[in-house]
Amino acid sequence: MSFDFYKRAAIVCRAIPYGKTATYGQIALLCGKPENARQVGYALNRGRLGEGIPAHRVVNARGILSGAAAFETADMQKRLLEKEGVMVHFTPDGWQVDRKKDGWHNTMDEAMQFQQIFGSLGI
DNA sequence: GCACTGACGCGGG
DNA sequence: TCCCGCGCCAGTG
Repeated sequence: MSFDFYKRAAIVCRAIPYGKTATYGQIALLCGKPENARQVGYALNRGRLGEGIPAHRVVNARGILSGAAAFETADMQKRLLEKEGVMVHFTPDGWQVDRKKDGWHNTMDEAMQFQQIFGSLGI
């Protein structure tokens, strides 16, 4: 049984503001399952969240673009972010964004609104 | 049912 | 601060 977790994750991902980045753990947390960060990555990789998901705005806790395969080309994620005005720089570990500056910092209000949305949708 | 895997995260040294 | 090891949990074979 797949879980409302993916439905929730889809909603949260679509709510990531233009020009901002979120982490897997952050999304999992907003979904009410802090321990499920890995499932977020899995879901995005397999296109489990459906169409219209800004997957390029999701990075790991260190701000590294996981670089992976769900994009047409290897530098696709980087290009999409730069197009949104996000600064992406190269490190030995890969392309990285400045989470201090371009990270999506959630307010307590946002977190509660998500809970309310989930509740009203019964998921 | 068992074991392995992975777009991950955190705490300790 | 950087690194390493361990923990997590749904999917998959």
